[in-house]
Amino acid sequence: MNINSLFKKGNFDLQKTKSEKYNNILNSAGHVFAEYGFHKATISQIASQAGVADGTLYLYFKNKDDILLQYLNFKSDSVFSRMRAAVEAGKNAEDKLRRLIRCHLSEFQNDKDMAVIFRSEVRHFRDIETQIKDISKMYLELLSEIIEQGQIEGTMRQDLFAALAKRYILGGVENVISSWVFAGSRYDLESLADPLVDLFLTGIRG
Amino acid sequence: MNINSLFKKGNFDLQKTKSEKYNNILNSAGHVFAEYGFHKATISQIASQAGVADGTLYLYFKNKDDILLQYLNFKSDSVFSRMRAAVEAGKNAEDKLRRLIRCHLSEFQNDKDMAVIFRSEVRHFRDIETQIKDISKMYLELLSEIIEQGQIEGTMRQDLFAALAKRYILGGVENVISSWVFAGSRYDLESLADPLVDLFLTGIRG
DNA sequence: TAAAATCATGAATAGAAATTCATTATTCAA
DNA sequence: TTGAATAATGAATTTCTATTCATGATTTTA
Repeated sequence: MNINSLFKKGNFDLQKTKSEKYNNILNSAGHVFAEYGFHKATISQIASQAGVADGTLYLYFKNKDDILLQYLNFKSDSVFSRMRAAVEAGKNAEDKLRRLIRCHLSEFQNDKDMAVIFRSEVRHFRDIETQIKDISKMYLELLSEIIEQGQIEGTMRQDLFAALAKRYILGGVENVISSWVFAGSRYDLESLADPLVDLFLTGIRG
Repeated sequence: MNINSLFKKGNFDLQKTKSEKYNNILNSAGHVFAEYGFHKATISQIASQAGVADGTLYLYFKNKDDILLQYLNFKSDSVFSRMRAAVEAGKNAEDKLRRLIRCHLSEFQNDKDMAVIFRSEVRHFRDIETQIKDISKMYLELLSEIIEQGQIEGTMRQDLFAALAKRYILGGVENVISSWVFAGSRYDLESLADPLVDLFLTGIRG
């Protein structure tokens, strides 16, 4: 795995035009990765899931790593743009936080493959972790903005250890998603957004 | 990987007496797993790190999976017994929570290999996730007790969505550890315990 | 001390799966 | 319509590494 994986052979057009087959393979890969994990998933499984021959994957992707990489990039981009839109729609810091968390939970609830894959596989890409648009990183930036605004508005404490507050919000949401996945995604995730934000805001002290 | 991995060949004595070599291999495996990840780590790397021949690993462990499994079991047990002791030393719920978080951060700060491995590899053991003594599960039980006690004492809100509160505390701590690992473990982790608990208790609202 | 039992070795084996590429099918342009 | 260009195929190749096991070293026992 190296950074060159980012650049595929001769399929730039396909990517731009979002070729049917390209997206099909990406989605199929998502299913298979989510079910078996990146390392146990095989090219043959992905190909078969996509209804194409093994060799066909190599017309669209440089190698197996590249498939995961592009999957993560694609999902990061689309989720994050929706998150940013959600935040922008909020009137004040608290409202923005609520919309962000709700969007986050909703996006992952609606794409369980993605939830499973983000929960684990991202970690293995230590080498290129800084190269891909890491959703965590963008997320923390969004949270920074919200917290700063909240402090200006006077609705969030001035003495906040912001770096820590960001981590604990993100961690809380991720852990809630994680346990939803682990529990077989049987309950409604999005409806946990408001209770969760209430906890973030007011803490557990009686 | 299957549940039989739990039972090794003929080395029950070795385990009981904590044979030098057994522990040596386990530690070496920890280093290698932490550096390369379970799947990319090879038996040869572990053997070489431990200063033994490849075949020797199979005298002490059933297979590669078994090495990780025993590593996780060993670490879970030892960390958790210290966590429980920390909690028991607390006088009231809030004190217990502080001690737990401090212990958690301190344990992981003092064993970075473990921190890295728990951060990622545990996820791949979906099949046996319920079999191993998952530190998260035990942790959540500890938190349950603390929250219940806090509610009885009146220092924690009666209307807490406890299942959520537990998740968000664990998530917060894990995410703080995660970013400490990611940042190259350059700062003091344990000293974040009190600020973090303050956040849990009082939230971010101004 | 010497035979037996145990432990360790690492080259050889075996199996799995990623990747390639000669061949075939399809699409496109004139 | 037909030849060229492009896309797809999947069997064969290559690579990689977990695991085995015949051999040798060491320790134990009597």
